[in-house]
Amino acid sequence: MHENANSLVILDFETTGLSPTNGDRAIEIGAVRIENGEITDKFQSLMNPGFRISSFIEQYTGISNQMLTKAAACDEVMDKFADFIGDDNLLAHNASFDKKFLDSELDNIARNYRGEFICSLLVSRRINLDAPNHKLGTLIRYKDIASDGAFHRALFDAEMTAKLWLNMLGDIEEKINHEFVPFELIKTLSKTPKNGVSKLLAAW
DNA sequence: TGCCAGGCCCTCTTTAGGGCCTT
Repeated sequence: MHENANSLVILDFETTGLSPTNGDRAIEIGAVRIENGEITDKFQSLMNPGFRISSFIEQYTGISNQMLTKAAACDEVMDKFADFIGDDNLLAHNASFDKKFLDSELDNIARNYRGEFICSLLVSRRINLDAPNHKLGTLIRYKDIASDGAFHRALFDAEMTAKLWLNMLGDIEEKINHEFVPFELIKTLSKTPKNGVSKLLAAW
Protein backbone atom coordinates (compact mmCIF):
# COMPACT_ATOMS: atom_id res chain seq x y z
CA MET A 1 0.00 0.00 0.00
CA HIS A 2 1.20 3.55 -0.61
CA GLU A 3 2.08 6.18 1.97
CA ASN A 4 -1.12 8.19 2.35
CA ALA A 5 -3.69 5.50 3.12
CA ASN A 6 -6.30 8.16 3.94
CA SER A 7 -6.32 9.57 0.43
CA LEU A 8 -8.56 7.88 -2.11
CA VAL A 9 -9.27 8.84 -5.73
CA ILE A 10 -12.79 7.98 -6.89
CA LEU A 11 -13.05 7.93 -10.65
CA ASP A 12 -15.48 7.33 -13.49
CA PHE A 13 -14.94 6.98 -17.23
CA GLU A 14 -17.34 7.60 -20.08
CA THR A 15 -16.25 5.51 -23.04
CA THR A 16 -17.14 4.64 -26.64
CA GLY A 17 -18.28 1.16 -25.56
CA LEU A 18 -17.67 -1.69 -23.18
CA SER A 19 -14.35 -3.16 -24.22
CA PRO A 20 -10.93 -1.61 -24.83
CA THR A 21 -9.81 -4.93 -26.36
CA ASN A 22 -12.43 -4.31 -29.06
CA GLY A 23 -11.01 -0.86 -29.77
CA ASP A 24 -13.17 1.18 -27.41
CA ARG A 25 -11.60 4.31 -25.93
CA ALA A 26 -12.27 6.71 -23.09
CA ILE A 27 -14.09 9.95 -23.98
CA GLU A 28 -14.36 11.55 -20.53
CA ILE A 29 -12.71 11.14 -17.14
CA GLY A 30 -14.10 12.52 -13.90
CA ALA A 31 -12.57 12.01 -10.47
CA VAL A 32 -12.60 13.35 -6.94
CA ARG A 33 -10.08 12.88 -4.14
CA ILE A 34 -11.39 12.24 -0.65
CA GLU A 35 -9.26 12.65 2.45
CA ASN A 36 -10.58 12.09 5.97
CA GLY A 37 -14.16 11.95 4.78
CA GLU A 38 -14.12 15.07 2.63
CA ILE A 39 -13.74 15.86 -1.05
CA THR A 40 -10.49 17.81 -1.34
CA ASP A 41 -9.79 17.85 -5.09
CA LYS A 42 -11.42 17.10 -8.43
CA PHE A 43 -10.49 16.38 -12.06
CA GLN A 44 -12.68 16.45 -15.16
CA SER A 45 -11.93 16.38 -18.87
CA LEU A 46 -13.44 15.30 -22.15
CA MET A 47 -11.01 13.59 -24.51
CA ASN A 48 -10.99 12.97 -28.24
CA PRO A 49 -10.70 9.26 -29.12
CA GLY A 50 -9.82 9.99 -32.76
CA PHE A 51 -12.98 8.54 -34.28
CA ARG A 52 -16.71 9.24 -34.24
CA ILE A 53 -18.73 7.85 -31.36
CA SER A 54 -22.03 6.03 -31.93
CA SER A 55 -25.39 7.73 -31.61
CA PHE A 56 -26.12 5.34 -28.75
CA ILE A 57 -23.19 6.72 -26.75
CA GLU A 58 -24.12 10.31 -27.69
CA GLN A 59 -27.58 9.71 -26.27
CA TYR A 60 -26.43 7.68 -23.27
CA THR A 61 -23.87 10.24 -22.09
CA GLY A 62 -25.03 13.50 -23.60
CA ILE A 63 -21.52 13.86 -25.02
CA SER A 64 -21.66 14.69 -28.74
CA ASN A 65 -19.16 14.21 -31.55
CA GLN A 66 -19.05 17.99 -31.87
CA MET A 67 -17.99 18.34 -28.22
CA LEU A 68 -15.24 15.76 -28.73
CA THR A 69 -13.74 17.37 -31.85
CA LYS A 70 -12.85 20.36 -29.66
CA ALA A 71 -11.37 18.16 -26.88
CA ALA A 72 -7.72 17.28 -26.33
CA ALA A 73 -6.58 13.81 -27.40
CA CYS A 74 -6.85 10.90 -24.98
CA ASP A 75 -3.07 10.64 -24.59
CA GLU A 76 -2.74 14.27 -23.52
CA VAL A 77 -5.62 14.10 -21.01
CA MET A 78 -4.56 10.76 -19.55
CA ASP A 79 -1.03 12.05 -18.97
CA LYS A 80 -2.47 14.83 -16.80
CA PHE A 81 -4.80 12.36 -15.07
CA ALA A 82 -1.87 10.04 -14.24
CA ASP A 83 -0.27 13.05 -12.50
CA PHE A 84 -3.54 13.70 -10.63
CA ILE A 85 -3.91 10.21 -9.20
CA GLY A 86 -0.25 9.91 -8.25
CA ASP A 87 0.16 6.91 -5.95
CA ASP A 88 -3.28 7.15 -4.33
CA ASN A 89 -5.56 4.17 -3.93
CA LEU A 90 -8.47 4.11 -6.37
CA LEU A 91 -12.18 3.36 -6.22
CA ALA A 92 -14.92 3.06 -8.84
CA HIS A 93 -18.46 1.71 -9.01
CA ASN A 94 -17.92 -1.63 -10.79
CA ALA A 95 -14.16 -1.08 -10.68
CA SER A 96 -13.37 -3.90 -13.10
CA PHE A 97 -14.84 -1.75 -15.89
CA ASP A 98 -12.98 1.48 -15.07
CA LYS A 99 -9.77 -0.42 -14.28
CA LYS A 100 -9.59 -2.01 -17.71
CA PHE A 101 -9.99 1.40 -19.40
CA LEU A 102 -7.49 3.08 -17.04
CA ASP A 103 -4.96 0.29 -17.67
CA SER A 104 -5.52 0.42 -21.42
CA GLU A 105 -5.27 4.21 -21.73
CA LEU A 106 -2.19 4.41 -19.48
CA ASP A 107 -0.53 1.55 -21.42
CA ASN A 108 -0.86 3.70 -24.54
CA ILE A 109 1.29 6.42 -23.01
CA ALA A 110 3.62 4.19 -20.96
CA ARG A 111 2.32 5.57 -17.67
CA ASN A 112 1.36 3.59 -14.58
CA TYR A 113 -0.06 3.82 -11.09
CA ARG A 114 0.81 2.09 -7.84
CA GLY A 115 -2.40 2.41 -5.85
CA GLU A 116 -4.81 -0.44 -5.28
CA PHE A 117 -8.31 -0.54 -6.79
CA ILE A 118 -11.39 -1.17 -4.67
CA CYS A 119 -15.01 -1.44 -5.83
CA SER A 120 -18.09 0.21 -4.32
CA LEU A 121 -20.36 -2.24 -6.15
CA LEU A 122 -18.77 -5.29 -4.49
CA VAL A 123 -19.03 -3.63 -1.07
CA SER A 124 -22.63 -2.56 -1.67
CA ARG A 125 -23.66 -6.12 -2.51
CA ARG A 126 -22.36 -7.14 0.93
CA ILE A 127 -23.81 -4.41 3.11
CA ASN A 128 -26.92 -3.08 1.29
CA LEU A 129 -28.77 -6.37 1.44
CA ASP A 130 -32.20 -4.77 1.03
CA ALA A 131 -31.37 -2.55 -1.96
CA PRO A 132 -33.58 -3.22 -5.00
CA ASN A 133 -30.41 -3.47 -7.09
CA HIS A 134 -26.86 -2.08 -6.99
CA LYS A 135 -26.83 0.34 -9.90
CA LEU A 136 -25.27 3.67 -8.90
CA GLY A 137 -28.48 5.68 -9.47
CA THR A 138 -30.59 3.19 -7.53
CA LEU A 139 -28.22 3.23 -4.55
CA ILE A 140 -28.20 7.05 -4.46
CA ARG A 141 -32.01 7.03 -4.19
CA TYR A 142 -32.01 4.07 -1.78
CA LYS A 143 -29.65 5.97 0.53
CA ASP A 144 -31.57 9.27 0.20
CA ILE A 145 -28.43 11.02 -1.03
CA ALA A 146 -29.13 14.41 -2.62
CA SER A 147 -28.30 14.42 -6.31
CA ASP A 148 -28.65 17.41 -8.60
CA GLY A 149 -27.06 16.79 -11.97
CA ALA A 150 -26.77 14.42 -14.91
CA PHE A 151 -25.95 10.77 -14.36
CA HIS A 152 -23.68 9.27 -17.03
CA ARG A 153 -21.36 12.26 -17.01
CA ALA A 154 -17.99 11.37 -15.54
CA LEU A 155 -17.54 14.00 -12.81
CA PHE A 156 -21.14 13.79 -11.61
CA ASP A 157 -20.98 10.00 -11.38
CA ALA A 158 -17.62 10.21 -9.57
CA GLU A 159 -19.09 12.73 -7.10
CA MET A 160 -22.15 10.55 -6.52
CA THR A 161 -19.95 7.48 -6.07
CA ALA A 162 -17.92 9.42 -3.49
CA LYS A 163 -21.07 10.39 -1.54
CA LEU A 164 -22.31 6.81 -1.69
CA TRP A 165 -18.92 5.58 -0.52
CA LEU A 166 -18.77 7.93 2.48
CA ASN A 167 -22.31 6.87 3.38
CA MET A 168 -21.39 3.17 3.23
CA LEU A 169 -18.24 3.80 5.28
CA GLY A 170 -20.49 5.35 7.94
CA ASP A 171 -22.63 2.22 7.98
CA ILE A 172 -19.55 0.00 8.31
CA GLU A 173 -18.08 2.18 11.08
CA GLU A 174 -21.21 1.61 13.16
CA LYS A 175 -20.62 -2.12 13.02
CA ILE A 176 -16.94 -2.27 13.94
CA ASN A 177 -14.77 -1.31 16.89
CA HIS A 178 -12.74 1.28 14.98
CA GLU A 179 -13.02 5.03 14.59
CA PHE A 180 -12.34 4.64 10.88
CA VAL A 181 -12.58 1.80 8.38
CA PRO A 182 -9.14 0.34 7.65
CA PHE A 183 -8.30 -0.15 3.96
CA GLU A 184 -7.35 -3.74 4.72
CA LEU A 185 -10.88 -4.37 6.00
CA ILE A 186 -12.39 -3.08 2.76
CA LYS A 187 -10.17 -5.40 0.75
CA THR A 188 -11.12 -8.38 2.94
CA LEU A 189 -14.81 -7.45 2.90
CA SER A 190 -14.80 -7.27 -0.90
CA LYS A 191 -13.78 -10.92 -1.09
CA THR A 192 -15.93 -12.25 1.77
CA PRO A 193 -19.03 -14.32 0.92
CA LYS A 194 -22.26 -12.50 1.83
CA ASN A 195 -23.12 -14.88 4.66
CA GLY A 196 -19.73 -14.23 6.30
CA VAL A 197 -19.97 -10.43 6.38
CA SER A 198 -21.64 -10.05 9.81
CA LYS A 199 -19.05 -12.26 11.44
CA LEU A 200 -16.19 -10.43 9.71
CA LEU A 201 -17.38 -6.98 10.84
CA ALA A 202 -18.08 -8.17 14.38
CA ALA A 203 -14.51 -9.48 14.58
CA TRP A 204 -13.07 -6.00 13.86
C1' DT B 1 -18.80 -12.24 -43.43
C1' DG B 2 -19.80 -12.37 -38.91
C1' DC B 3 -18.27 -11.85 -34.81
C1' DC B 4 -18.83 -8.38 -30.88
C1' DA B 5 -16.61 -7.79 -22.71
C1' DG B 6 -15.62 -9.65 -18.63
C1' DG B 7 -15.46 -10.14 -13.54
C1' DC B 8 -18.46 -11.39 -9.89
C1' DC B 9 -21.87 -14.29 -7.93
C1' DC B 10 -25.74 -17.52 -7.48
C1' DT B 11 -27.48 -22.08 -8.34
C1' DC B 12 -31.49 -26.77 -10.43
C1' DT B 13 -22.83 -25.91 -9.71
C1' DT B 14 -17.72 -27.60 -10.25
C1' DT B 15 -17.61 -31.71 -17.28
C1' DA B 16 -22.20 -24.80 -16.60
C1' DG B 17 -25.31 -21.34 -17.41
C1' DG B 18 -27.06 -16.98 -16.74
C1' DG B 19 -28.07 -12.39 -14.33
C1' DC B 20 -25.89 -8.22 -12.66
C1' DC B 21 -23.06 -4.10 -13.39
C1' DT B 22 -20.14 -0.77 -16.11
C1' DT B 23 -20.37 2.32 -21.57
